[in-house]
Amino acid sequence: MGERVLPRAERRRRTEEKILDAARSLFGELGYERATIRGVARRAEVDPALVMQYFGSKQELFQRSVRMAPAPDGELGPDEVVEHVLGSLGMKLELPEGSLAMLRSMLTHPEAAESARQMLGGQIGRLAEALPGEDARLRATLMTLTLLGITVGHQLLEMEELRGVRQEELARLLRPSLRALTGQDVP
Amino acid sequence: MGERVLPRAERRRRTEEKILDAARSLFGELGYERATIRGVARRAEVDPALVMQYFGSKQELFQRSVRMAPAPDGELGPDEVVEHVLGSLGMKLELPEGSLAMLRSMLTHPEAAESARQMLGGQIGRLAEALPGEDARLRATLMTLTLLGITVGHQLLEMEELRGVRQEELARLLRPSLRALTGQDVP
DNA sequence: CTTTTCGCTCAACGTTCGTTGACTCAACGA
DNA sequence: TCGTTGAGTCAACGAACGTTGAGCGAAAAG
Repeated sequence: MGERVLPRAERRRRTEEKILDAARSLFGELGYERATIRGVARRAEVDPALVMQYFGSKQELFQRSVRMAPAPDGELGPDEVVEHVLGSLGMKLELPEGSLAMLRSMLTHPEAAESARQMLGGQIGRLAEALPGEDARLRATLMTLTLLGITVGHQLLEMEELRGVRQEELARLLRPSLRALTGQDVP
Repeated sequence: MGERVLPRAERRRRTEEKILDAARSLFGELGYERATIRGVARRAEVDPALVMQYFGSKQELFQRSVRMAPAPDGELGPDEVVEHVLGSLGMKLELPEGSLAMLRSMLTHPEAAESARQMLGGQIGRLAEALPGEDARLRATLMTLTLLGITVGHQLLEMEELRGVRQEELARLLRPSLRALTGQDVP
């Protein structure tokens, strides 16, 4: 029947990706502690020992599941940066599964917390460059954490108040609020 | 020496409180999964079996550790509500240990997530009553999640950008941003 | 065809955890 | 004073976990 025979290299690649997909989704649903190697293996339709053989340890599997390409950055003005941030961190429904796994675990798994700090720090740094004023970095932090809070409430806590709310609606309500954090006062 | 003899009732009360304190701090540091009954018992200088005898299960111990008196609410105007929210959720360094334990676990422990939704829902409801307009509840949600994000970054992720920043400084930067979410437009 | 490689499975080990039941001993009530 | 209560301890259970090593069978190499 439909079972094709694959060369070894290709077969290995597919199995590894199948495990990584299962790991990303399970870590994203349950967090680092509750997600088990056995559970990942079951979801990937594979033996638990194979997961160990491929990734060495649960810790390394998690790291591989979470690693992502860093966002490309370009020079922006203080106004464009608001639009950029509105379209970037989390608001979009297409938040990659790897990020979800990292966010889910960041409060209870020290290594995930470090990854989160790095990712947020990157975002903050890029934002701060585009903002004027003395406390640009502090304001960039507050903007980033604002988006983090909404992402947490929406994607992880699944608050009913945000269920089915369109992205543009959120952007419309949030835009004045974020502009107020840019520091280019118009009082 | 300093070891006084206590009546049974009083002794029980003190031991129970000692265990609860240990549980709150350990749940707050590690989250539900990583914090163990044995660890709580060690911190409370007590036998693990005693913790079970007092609270029945780890789950019930967590619930008791997290339960808090709901914040008192009063009628507020749309302006006062901003000041109220600035002084309430998390910004203050005195965030009670029970809340910390709940927030730490909310992304990975389903029951903690439910408690968090309830607490945030309460805050949102109180806020929404004070806000004008059609989408008052949605804007109240965004205000609440903004504060949640900053609390998470500050108290749980311990982002260095917020280390040692004074509460009034945060309030000053955040005030215009939160006002922009009240909905009383002045464009 | 023979030998080697390697993807994969199976069965098990050791540890840690939540939880339990039997026990000890000092405080209490009659 | 004597029997009862109840706070606290001790040792152990069963389950689940991460992890390991031996082995099977098919693909690759010769």
